Amino acid sequence: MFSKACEYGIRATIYITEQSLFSKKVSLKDVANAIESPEAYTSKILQQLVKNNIIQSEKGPHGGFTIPEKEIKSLTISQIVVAIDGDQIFNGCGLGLKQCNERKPCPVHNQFKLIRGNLKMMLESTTIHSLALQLHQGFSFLKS
Amino acid sequence: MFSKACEYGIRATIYITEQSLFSKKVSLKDVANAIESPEAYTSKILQQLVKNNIIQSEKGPHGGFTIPEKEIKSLTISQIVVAIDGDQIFNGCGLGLKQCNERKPCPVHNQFKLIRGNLKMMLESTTIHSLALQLHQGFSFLKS
DNA sequence: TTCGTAAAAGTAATTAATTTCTTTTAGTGG
DNA sequence: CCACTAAAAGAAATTAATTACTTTTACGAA
Repeated sequence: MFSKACEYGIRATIYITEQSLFSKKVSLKDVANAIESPEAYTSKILQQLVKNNIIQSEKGPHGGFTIPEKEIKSLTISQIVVAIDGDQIFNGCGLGLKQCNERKPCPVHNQFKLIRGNLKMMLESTTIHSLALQLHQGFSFLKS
Repeated sequence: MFSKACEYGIRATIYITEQSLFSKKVSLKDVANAIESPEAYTSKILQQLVKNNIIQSEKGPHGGFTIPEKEIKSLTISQIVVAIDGDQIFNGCGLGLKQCNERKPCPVHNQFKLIRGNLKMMLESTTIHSLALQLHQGFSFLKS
């Protein structure tokens, strides 16, 4: 469904948000540990999220990652997915046709339109904040 | 969503089914042409489908691919997806956790369960036959 | 101020998986 | 036996994932 980078990105953001709830800054190492991901690769992904203004970073001793106060309640899964994987998942053709639309649809165009609509709605309405709360209460997990 | 191999596999099967409606056998070249796919790669994919008894093949002059008469009405997208991509799309965790279930769910477990349920239902209830009919009537297309 | 250290940012290289291309093999009908 | 067509195997190319290494920035102690 998503690329591995995107999966890591979502998990990382949920973790950072959970810690940001208590104004805790987290280091790259913390993140990689919490979500069981390769550290250097995770670094790349977090950089992308910083560039897209989804998370904040500070260098130097006691540096680390946080979620901007302003966004912490409104950030959705969708924003992360678009930042990392682009909008292919929402707009791309289910059978891989370059061009696929109402006027020249692939055989499953309408069926996929429905499914993708559901997916989009879910990703846009689910906030990272709500997921972080559940995580904090021990109702869900970020690593196996 | 699906691998490229799977996309080609679905498109190829729709095309073969359309031709099978009129008892026409199609060659590898025909298929690759009709769906605009690399010929050799398509060959490998069709081989997989043959091994999974989804399509039939015959070698030699006038050889080619057909859909077994018995299955032509009942074959669904789901069968092709499972044969090529496996059931990861139905059962895998949306955030890539090795282990993700009711007892130890990832943060989006329930949300994805719904979406995947919808997807599964769609893929299992949509027959290739119905798609082939629409294609034949010119309502949809297999290449851009 | 200056220097050392801790942290993220940036760059390049490696590995692994997927997709594509090439060649050979094998079965079938004329 | 010959020509045609799919099967099989392997090599090459592309893309995705991961790792290793260097640079930049910021803080704190001397």
